[in-house]
Amino acid sequence: MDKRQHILEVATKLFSERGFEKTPLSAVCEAANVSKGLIFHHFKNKNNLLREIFKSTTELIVQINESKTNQLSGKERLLELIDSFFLQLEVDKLFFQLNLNVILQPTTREILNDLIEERSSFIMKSVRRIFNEIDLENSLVKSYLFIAELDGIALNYLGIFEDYPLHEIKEELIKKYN
Amino acid sequence: MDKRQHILEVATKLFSERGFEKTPLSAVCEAANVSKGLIFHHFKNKNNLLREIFKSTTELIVQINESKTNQLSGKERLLELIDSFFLQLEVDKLFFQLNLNVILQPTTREILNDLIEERSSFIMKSVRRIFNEIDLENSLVKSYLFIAELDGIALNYLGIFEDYPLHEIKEELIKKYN
Amino acid sequence: MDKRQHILEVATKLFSERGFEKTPLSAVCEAANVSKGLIFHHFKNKNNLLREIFKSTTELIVQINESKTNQLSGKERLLELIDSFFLQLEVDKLFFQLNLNVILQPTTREILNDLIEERSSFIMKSVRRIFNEIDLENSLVKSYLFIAELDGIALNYLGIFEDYPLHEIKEELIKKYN
Amino acid sequence: MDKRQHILEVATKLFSERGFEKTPLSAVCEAANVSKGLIFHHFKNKNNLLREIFKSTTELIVQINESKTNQLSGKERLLELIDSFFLQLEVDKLFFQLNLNVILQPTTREILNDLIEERSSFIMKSVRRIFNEIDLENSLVKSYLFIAELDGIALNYLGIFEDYPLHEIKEELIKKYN
DNA sequence: CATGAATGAGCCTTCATTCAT
DNA sequence: GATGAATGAAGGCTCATTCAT
Repeated sequence: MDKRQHILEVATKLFSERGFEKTPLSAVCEAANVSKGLIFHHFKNKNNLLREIFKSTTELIVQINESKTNQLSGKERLLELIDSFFLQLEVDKLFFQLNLNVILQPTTREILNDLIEERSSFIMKSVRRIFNEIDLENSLVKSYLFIAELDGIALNYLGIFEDYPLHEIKEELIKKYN
Repeated sequence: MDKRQHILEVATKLFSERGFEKTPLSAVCEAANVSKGLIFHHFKNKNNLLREIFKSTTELIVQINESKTNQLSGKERLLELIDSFFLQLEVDKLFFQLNLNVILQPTTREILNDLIEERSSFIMKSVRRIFNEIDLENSLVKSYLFIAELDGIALNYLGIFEDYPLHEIKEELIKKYN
Repeated sequence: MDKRQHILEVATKLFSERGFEKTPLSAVCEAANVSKGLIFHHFKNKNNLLREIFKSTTELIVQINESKTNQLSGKERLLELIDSFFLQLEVDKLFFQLNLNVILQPTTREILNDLIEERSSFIMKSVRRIFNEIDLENSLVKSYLFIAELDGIALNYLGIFEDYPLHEIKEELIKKYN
Repeated sequence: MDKRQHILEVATKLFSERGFEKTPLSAVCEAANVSKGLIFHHFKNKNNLLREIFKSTTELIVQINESKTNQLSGKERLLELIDSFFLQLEVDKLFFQLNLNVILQPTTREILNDLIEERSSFIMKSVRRIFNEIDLENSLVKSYLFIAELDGIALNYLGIFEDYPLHEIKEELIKKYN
């Protein structure tokens, strides 16, 4: 088994649950059953481990977007995007937790600055391409607003409201964009 | 001058800028020009200082909402709300920074659990009252979606996109809800 | 009500329960419902408060010993002493707890040095007087041994053995010295 | 050289001299010439360091008792026990100092609760075995009383009387139990 | 690749004490 | 007599990081 990969996975889980700053490397060691030295051997330092994690989640996002068959129309792809977003949000809450977390935290934000920019410009481009097809007028602002809606939903679902009516909201969103 | 209040203000500023976890009390002391002991004298511990800060920002939110003249129609009040939201977002970025931050961070989230719940239920009630007046059908979900939009905009503006076209987005939003 | 006296009593209780070093003055203040300033006003500092407590318990010991009617014979007075020792031990465990505690703790020992010496020489004199009457040969060593027995019993009863058979031990002691 | 062991020894010495609560870990570090971190690496925290010390002194006690050749009669073993007790008391005053200290101090007592119980039940068993051989009647109470005498002597010698006539008392004790 | 002993900087917190009122 | 704001020194503990093996 690839220990490097194993560390990566365990660290992702722990960082998501407890937050990056509040997860000591010692906790990662214990959970992954490896020595402290090995983490530094593979990742150089804690910040870099976080960067590696962030990179691999970006890759995931890219893959999902690229795999989409481009046979579909713009509206169809938009609906598919909404669908996979809500699916992912339910299946892997912690994934979003971590990502929102590190972006808002000034310290981690700094560590990941370039990677965040890279990822968000990719996402923007993807969404924009869809909106360009659907509705030429004002596609930029509408793309921004669409992304804001999704992010806001994730934020509210994860951090603010209990008993968030996720499904009703999804339905409403689909109605709106159809 | 009231030193307790002074500490509160200085701490709010620093926590917003650097994040709660990454702001040592020693930094607050230095900035506020008080001894460490005094903070504990007034606030018992660091967590409690955060709670006190969160409480006072909630109070601010409540005051803003209550002060609104209720002479206006639902739609007028909604537009006013949007307006004051964008105004606040520009004027006091750090205010939002801190609030999103502590909510997403698992550790601080726990510290503030009850206060967050209290505040968000207040906000929900306020928004809901407006939407009930405008459009009876599905007002709950629409309220959720509206809050998500605003939170998402703040999130994207603060943490994700550089050169965020805040004004265009505001215009688009106003168009949409008018 | 005499607040000075009240502080003295509350402090005695708390020091006994938690130990002198581990009882912050703030705890005394809270329990006695007085301000910090008042304690320093009356006792100058924490060490001195301890000295005042120790003095007053010495006075108690002296009083008990002096009050004994001197009409009795040596052996009778010895038995009476044993009796009142065991009585006191059961009634006021904390009294012994505190006294043994401060004597063994190097720091507190230093604070009370002169007072401890004073008290123990008084006790020695009292016991010696009794043993002199009973048995002239080797009364000094026997006095020491007798005191050691009592102190050892207190020590074992308080700090070491659970279910200490205090009454059987008392009987055995009486048998021995009769 | 084993640094863990070295820390243990240095800490034992310092805790004995100054008391556990009044010996900062920084003092141990300085005396042992190690970093603070190392203590926590090996012992997890200060309380646990104390436990480790207490455990190792218990082991010492056990070893001394077990090594005694069981060829001897009860009375011979009792005299030998007295002898080694007084020897130890003179040679290693601090050993007793620390042990009595931690038992009487409520805070440390709590930390060591289970270990104290374990040790004292071992001692009781050892003494009892001897007294059972010598004198069948009332061996339990007599064992308790014997232990009390020794503990009381240690207490008085260490903490109360200056110029304690240790040798005469030893002689008297031997006379008594012979 | 892998371990874990060792470091040191920094953090939160406690607490006796002072002093103005 | 009485209060409590304010201080500052000190302590226990955490944790990223280094390095010899």
